[in-house]
Amino acid sequence: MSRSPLHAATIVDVALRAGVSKSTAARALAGYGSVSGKARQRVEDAARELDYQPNSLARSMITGQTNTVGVVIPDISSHFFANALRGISTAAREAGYELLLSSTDGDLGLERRAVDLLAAKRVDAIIVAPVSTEDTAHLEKLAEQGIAVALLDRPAPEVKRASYVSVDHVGASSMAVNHLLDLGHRQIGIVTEAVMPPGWQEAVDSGDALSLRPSAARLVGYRNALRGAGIRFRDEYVAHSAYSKSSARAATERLLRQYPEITAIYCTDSELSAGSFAALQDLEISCPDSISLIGFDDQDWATLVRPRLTVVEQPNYQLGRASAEEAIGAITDPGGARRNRTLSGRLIVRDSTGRPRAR
Amino acid sequence: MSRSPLHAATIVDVALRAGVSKSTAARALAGYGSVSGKARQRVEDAARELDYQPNSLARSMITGQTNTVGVVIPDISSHFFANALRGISTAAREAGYELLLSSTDGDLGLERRAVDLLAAKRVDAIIVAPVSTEDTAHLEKLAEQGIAVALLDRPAPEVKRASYVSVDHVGASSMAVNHLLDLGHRQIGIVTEAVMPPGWQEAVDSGDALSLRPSAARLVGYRNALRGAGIRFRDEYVAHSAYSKSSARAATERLLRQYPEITAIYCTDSELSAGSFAALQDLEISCPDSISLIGFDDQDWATLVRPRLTVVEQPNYQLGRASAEEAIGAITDPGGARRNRTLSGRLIVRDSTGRPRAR
DNA sequence: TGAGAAGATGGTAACGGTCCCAGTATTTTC
DNA sequence: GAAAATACTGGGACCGTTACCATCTTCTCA
Repeated sequence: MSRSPLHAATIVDVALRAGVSKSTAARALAGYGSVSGKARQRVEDAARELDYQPNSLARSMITGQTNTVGVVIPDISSHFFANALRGISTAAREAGYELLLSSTDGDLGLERRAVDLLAAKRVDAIIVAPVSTEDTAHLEKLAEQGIAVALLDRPAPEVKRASYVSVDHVGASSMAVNHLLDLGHRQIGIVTEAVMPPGWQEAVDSGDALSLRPSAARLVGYRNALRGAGIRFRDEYVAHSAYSKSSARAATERLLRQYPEITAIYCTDSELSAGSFAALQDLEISCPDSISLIGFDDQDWATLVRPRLTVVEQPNYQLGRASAEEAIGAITDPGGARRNRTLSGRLIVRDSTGRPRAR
Repeated sequence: MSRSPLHAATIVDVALRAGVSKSTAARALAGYGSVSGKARQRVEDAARELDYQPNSLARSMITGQTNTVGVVIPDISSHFFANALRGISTAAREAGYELLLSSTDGDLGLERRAVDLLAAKRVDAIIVAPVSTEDTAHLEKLAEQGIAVALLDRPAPEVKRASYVSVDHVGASSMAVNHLLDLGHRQIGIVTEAVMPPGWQEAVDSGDALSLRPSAARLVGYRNALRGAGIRFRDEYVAHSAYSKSSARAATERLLRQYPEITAIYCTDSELSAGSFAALQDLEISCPDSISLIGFDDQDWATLVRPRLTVVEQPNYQLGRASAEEAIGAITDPGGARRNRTLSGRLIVRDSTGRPRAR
């Protein structure tokens, strides 16, 4: 009979029942040191009979390891993060780590709180898709505390000791625009969430594109592709949108009304693609005959709609996996150099892009 | 200067610096007992200067509370669970709890392992969408250990002390089929993932529909609606599909080929709906003129495709919220009775359902 | 002014493991 | 058969908190 139904058996209970000391019981169960076969047997039996389950908290206090990785992302329900999280989860499980998850709704205050809480719980590493690329003091502190940091999708240049895993947004974006250029398009609009500071073009040319957040990097890719084809970048063709379907829809309608010469549109995100696609349907613009449409990030519905949507796919799951690998790698090798891991996008040509309409 | 960069300040360090005892420092920081204003001030200053962060592990060892809820679900990347998880996350954060997440890929062995690990980490409660409705010994054990259990979406009748949060699958399903019946359909096919034992109809009539897993409950709802309209349930109209788009597509094509008299199809899951929708496109069957299609669980793409898809929506986010509320409620009130919380579905009529074609 | 209550404080025992060290039992070696 | 090497075992310190209790100080009021 157990003393109390809520009192879980401890290693002392096991030792007592097996008639050995705490130390011997611990050795037998954890499998270190040396224990006689007879003692091991009795301890194992006792543990089974008492349904002994070691207390991870106590173990972690001693070892200083929790075998837990913290994950801090803005929105779990988004297609991108949900898939990345599956990658993280799989890689973590394979390496024997568990996941402590925080969703921040893109709120910097909540991100700070989440990071503090994870640090208090003594996670071994943190994977974070930071809300801000500049406001990262709370992340820098983590490294000082000996917690490995891996950045997912969004950079944070000030966090020196963190690895950064992302898609080659600039390259993937150029790929999308080059596809349109190859088809013969010259007036190409872009629907983007990015807000750029004045003079960003010069800054980008002299600086490091790696410190750009994804939306900005994709805009740069668009510009680079145009430049490569000898086409002037026109600010007017950049339709700014909030991160929502309805906003993208409105932005697209505005763009097409104001600049009827445009023959193709590039949407820098799957949420925005959905809005733009809806706009074309609303305006009853035939796609790709009148307007070609290309999106970023593949989605289930891309093959269900008509025309099927041409996209540049990004490896969401792999991105998650890679970030977990970096984070866990950094635990075992704390002195390791900061690494940037950049995965590639892939062009998937479907039916929403075609040759530009005749003038 | 700190002794070691990796050695985080403890409460003893703070006490030393503030010139008080460990106990006083603890009282000042945790805000219990009584502490003089002067002492409190000095402790707070010292804590700030040392950037003191309490160690949650040590605290949890004493208090027996981790302020953590474990979440065990089959697939984070699925639309349903991703949205439910957001609800869980929000509700947990509001109540001051954190989330320890495990994805099981629908593997019972992984579920068992995950549950054991969470128990070892001494989570206060677990929210689980179990892989199996019968193989639940590992969940029953949790209750004995004093860990609150809330079941999400999938029942586990043997786990007596757990709350169960789900959609009224039977009712929502009937709603979908009644909509088709109201339009005049009489030959209604169903694409489902459920595999039913022989004689299930009689078993259901005499037994408890709450112990059915969602897919089965939806099939029952389909049968109930037909019965309510005085229409015979026909086994041949039940197209079994694996949980994948391609399988649903094949099942749909088979169904329509074999039983050309069918005028409407009900898909019991969004993944299956996508497959059926693709099948109609492939076969160039005009929808809703030749075949009406209704799906279960709303999705982004439902308004993007043509025709727009009619569905019964289930409140994924709310389901997650409710499960977290139940789990956390059960922590503070361990003696509380088992509760079943059932939310309702909602019919959203769009363009994929219409009157049956003339004979 | 002195007794008693209330306030403030420090010492110490938990919590449940791991890990080191010293001591004892057993085996190996010549 | 004794010395040395090795296997095994138990005691106790430790991780960083909280919780309890005893003590000391200060305040209140007859």
